[in-house]
Amino acid sequence: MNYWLMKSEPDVFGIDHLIAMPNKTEHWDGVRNYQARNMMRDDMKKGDLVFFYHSNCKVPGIVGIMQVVKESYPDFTSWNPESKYYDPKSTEENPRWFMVDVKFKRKLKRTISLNELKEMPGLEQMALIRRGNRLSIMPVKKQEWDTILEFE
DNA sequence: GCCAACGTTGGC
DNA sequence: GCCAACGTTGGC
Repeated sequence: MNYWLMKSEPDVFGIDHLIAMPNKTEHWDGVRNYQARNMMRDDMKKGDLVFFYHSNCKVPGIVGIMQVVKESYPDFTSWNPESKYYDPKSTEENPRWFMVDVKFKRKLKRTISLNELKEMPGLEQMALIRRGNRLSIMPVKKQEWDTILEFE
């Protein structure tokens, strides 16, 4: 099993939005970065656990845990001209973008902020805390996952 | 709201 | 195929 971290802006789609979805499950649409897409499409497997990270907000950090419940399939928002994620180069016959379904598992007892993550020993290699990194989906090593949860 | 860092686009 | 210009991300 693999571990991941996925970013979302709480104002757009935060963890409470996920909880409010039917079956607390939603498709993770709108990923428009090739590196992130490739990981989601090729490496994300059913059952994998994912940190839900709130970005672009007052206190950026990890707020909860979710689980991959459906492996990658075409992101249909890319075909919809009405969608803000519309990409005319992506078609049903030849989809360019993919998504997975994730299900809410639990909230952390408290937010583990980016500031704290930067201070934790053993996370130095995480892309998240490296300056200027903009990946919205990134792998987390088991050891990093465990380290972070010890601080919950 | 600012702006550094980064990815993408498109002219050449 | 290079690279300048541009758009986006996301911390602060």
